[in-house]
Amino acid sequence: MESDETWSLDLSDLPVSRRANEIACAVEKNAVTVIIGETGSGKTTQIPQILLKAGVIAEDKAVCVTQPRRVAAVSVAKRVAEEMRVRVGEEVGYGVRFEDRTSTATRIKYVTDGTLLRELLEDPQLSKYSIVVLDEAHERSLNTDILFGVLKKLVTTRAEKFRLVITSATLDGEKFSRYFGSPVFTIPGRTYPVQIAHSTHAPRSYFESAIETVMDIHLNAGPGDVLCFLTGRDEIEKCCRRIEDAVRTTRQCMDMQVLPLYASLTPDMQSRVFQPHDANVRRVIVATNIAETSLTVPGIVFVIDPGVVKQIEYDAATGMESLQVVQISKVQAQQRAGRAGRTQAGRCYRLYTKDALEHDMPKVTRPEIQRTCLVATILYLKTLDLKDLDVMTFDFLDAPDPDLIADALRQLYLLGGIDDDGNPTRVGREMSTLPLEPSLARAMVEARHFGCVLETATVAAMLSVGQHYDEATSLLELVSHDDFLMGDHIVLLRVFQAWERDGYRRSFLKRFSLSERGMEFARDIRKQLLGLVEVTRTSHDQGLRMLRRSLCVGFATKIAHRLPHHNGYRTLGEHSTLCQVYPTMARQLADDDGLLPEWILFHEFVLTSRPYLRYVCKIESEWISKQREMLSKKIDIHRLSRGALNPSLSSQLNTKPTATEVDVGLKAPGARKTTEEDISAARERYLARKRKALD
DNA sequence: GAGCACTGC
Repeated sequence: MESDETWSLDLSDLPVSRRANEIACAVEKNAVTVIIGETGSGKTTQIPQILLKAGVIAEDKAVCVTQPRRVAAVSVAKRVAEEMRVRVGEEVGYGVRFEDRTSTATRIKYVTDGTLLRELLEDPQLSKYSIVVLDEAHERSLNTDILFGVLKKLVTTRAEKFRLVITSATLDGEKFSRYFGSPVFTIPGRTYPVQIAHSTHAPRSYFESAIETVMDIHLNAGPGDVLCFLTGRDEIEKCCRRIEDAVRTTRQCMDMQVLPLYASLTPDMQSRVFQPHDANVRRVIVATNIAETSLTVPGIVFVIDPGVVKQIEYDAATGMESLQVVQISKVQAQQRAGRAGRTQAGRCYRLYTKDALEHDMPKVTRPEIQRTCLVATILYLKTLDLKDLDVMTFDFLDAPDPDLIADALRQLYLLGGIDDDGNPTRVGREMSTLPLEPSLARAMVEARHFGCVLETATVAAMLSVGQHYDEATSLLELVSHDDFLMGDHIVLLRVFQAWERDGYRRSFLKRFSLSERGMEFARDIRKQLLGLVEVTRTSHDQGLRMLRRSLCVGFATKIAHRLPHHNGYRTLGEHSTLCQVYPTMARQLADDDGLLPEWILFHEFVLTSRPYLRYVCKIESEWISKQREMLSKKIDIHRLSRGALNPSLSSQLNTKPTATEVDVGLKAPGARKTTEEDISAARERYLARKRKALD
């Protein structure tokens, strides 16, 4: 369900409402119910109301509905409150980061899936809720996938009645049904017909083919706006220019307005898509995947789908991330085509053959949990204290590659988040309470000891945000020469501090061409962090040594050493990799001889045209002797995979020193080791599933 | 001297 649904329908006549009784009975009777509701079925807004009216929710409890995105959680809550004629925050409310609009009267609560994960840490029984609805399950976000496993377990263990409802937009309910052992309801949607045309042969270039298709529609088809999917910013900007040129050189055609749409575009530019326009001008929106789920562009009649998308991949061996252009799945193709039928009948031009769709494209997108670094996920599962947890054999809907889990365990151990027996340490528990990625969370924990919480919180907040400044920013006015030499972390700190001194004014951001969205987000995160971590003392940190030493602890697994005679680097660790500092960042770091620091830590390691380190900070070799020693030692992954079997043992072990303080080879008595067989069995199951998925 | 999709606590 989209937040910006434009049509108005008779609510009592929504497809889902017609089966209200059946749905309520099924949820009452079954621990888990899967509901497949296509676009326009009304599932997101109606199911909670149906359950409330039917009395399936215990009187003193609520139903919690998760959404993958904030805006959706907020706007759906507002809409349901309107339908029920109550104010938001009363019977209907929402909870997202930085904002909780609920009260004791709240019976229907919309949250982001991340918020529910947080609530689980505080209250593992979710005692406030009778029912949890995991909405948009087909998107398979990392957070939803974690919730699948955790809530599936809770359904069988909670003493009080607890029901789980999974709603998905794809027709592939069988998979969910098999996993949860639940019945499936399929509810038709309400959209306008979309006529689909496939290419008769594979185009040589999807980019050129997209431009040709836009022009073909413009010259030959009737009125209606066009939505064309492409993979990224550069490609989109280039495409927009090419289309504009083509229109300019074509005589006798109607006017056209070409608009790019992607996430890193300023909000001003993004909003142009939603502004009314002259009906005599054809609008062409060239967009990334943002237009597939997050934003609904109004008035689209024609969709052009080149069949590709840019996707993140993580290589556990080297710790390197890459964004790769890959084929979309059949489900995505269906979703894209659906964008043409939102307000009237439409047409979708697929720039690939019907044969390619049927035989080459995967049925569903590979879930994020199989493509990303899992340190945060594994730490989360460990700190939940699930009974008999072995992360290698945890009941995921689609298990990640064991190498991915092993990598996460190794990193978590090196950071001191888990001990020799795989139990979460006190440090690990502290880390998991912070809304930060693990390396930054670890640095924050360390900052307390070094007395540099304020500075570390600022850097962590800035690094949590993608955009800060651009080429037009005159950093030299904000950052001293000496600070520049220490790297991006310090530059980000100084930029934030300059804004803070200025009283957080918008004019300051404009003057220095700083990203409003990014900086204000960083300010919110920083405030949140300072509310969670006590500021122990404020030191006069000469050369910001304490800050950088805290970072060394958090980024123990992300250190690089410069090669002797030039500015190339080599990452530390078992699979040491040659790489370079991202050019814009290196420019600031080089000393008078043009040489970069001998030792640096890095925030990101990404493969683009080459392996690049992004956001780097100069460090001293004597600060990382322990980290280097740890990195070179052999770690027993089998032992880390399985934690203590009972909570009392677990809490006893939590007082043990962290990994950075103990010898790696040391064996603690008592814990059962996960054997080599367990791991190979897990691997076998994973490979079998993968084979099956490919069939 | 390069060029990063999208979310979120």
